[in-house]
Amino acid sequence: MSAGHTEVTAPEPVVSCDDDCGIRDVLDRLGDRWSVLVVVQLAAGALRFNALQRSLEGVSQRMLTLTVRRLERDGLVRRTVYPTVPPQVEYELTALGHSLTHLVKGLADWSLANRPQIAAARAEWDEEKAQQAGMPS
Amino acid sequence: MSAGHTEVTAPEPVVSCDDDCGIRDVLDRLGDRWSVLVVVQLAAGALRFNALQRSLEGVSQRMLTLTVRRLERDGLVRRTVYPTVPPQVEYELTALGHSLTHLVKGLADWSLANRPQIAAARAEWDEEKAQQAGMPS
DNA sequence: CAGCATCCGGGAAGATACTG
DNA sequence: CAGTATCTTCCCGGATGCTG
Repeated sequence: MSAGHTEVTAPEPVVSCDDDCGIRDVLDRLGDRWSVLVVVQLAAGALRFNALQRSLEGVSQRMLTLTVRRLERDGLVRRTVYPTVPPQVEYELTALGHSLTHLVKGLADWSLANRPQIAAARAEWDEEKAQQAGMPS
Repeated sequence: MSAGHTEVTAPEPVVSCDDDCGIRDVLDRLGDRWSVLVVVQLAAGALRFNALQRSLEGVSQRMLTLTVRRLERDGLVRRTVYPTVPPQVEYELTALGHSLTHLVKGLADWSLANRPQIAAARAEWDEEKAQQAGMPS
């Protein structure tokens, strides 16, 4: 907990508010590696923990748990435990979660549509930088 | 790429592809703390470096530089240098950057509209967890 | 099968000082 | 004014081992 924090300043409110407001909450969730992918996967239907993990193939158990917990906490995902002999837990999107799917879809469409442009921009940028680095004189 | 992986199971291609594909690129940019805020600020019009920094109020010089460089590399932001006596650099959104603004707007609207629901879900979740922790017997 | 606890490494973000 | 360089700190994400 960093006991040695000399927290003197109570700085300014950071950006106007119509800039972030509640966006940060969403962005933070969108920003981490797995949340979006989980939402996308779940958009197709409910999945059990292992099935979910397998469908992502690359996520660790820990990360999946954390991700899914956060989504549950935010009311985007419902977690249902069936008290069977081998424990069985199902995850599914809530209505809120589904509504977010549309936005993610929009994001996907955009990035898909503009990927070439971004790639081109990057290539150009890298080239310029390479030139400037190669012959500075 | 994990050379020491005892990869027994020729895994699957990681999510279908229409899940991430190019989304990761966008998400990575959207995920970091400042990119979105910079885009939003620039959506209102071109700004010089210091003006931009001031409008964000909380970003360090370093972070702003890095953020803006990445956005420039991706072709979302155009950087114009005026060779005046006191160096003057203007940042403005490109057409590509402007098109992203719409999505960000959608995100903002969504998070604004659903903030109460998220807050409620969190409160409920926290409450349940508190109970379970308080009287486990 | 589902999930938690713990340890660890790497990259991102911040603060500061210096340059053109 | 705009930007780089350097150092430090922090948190995300991964790996492992244990429980119910």
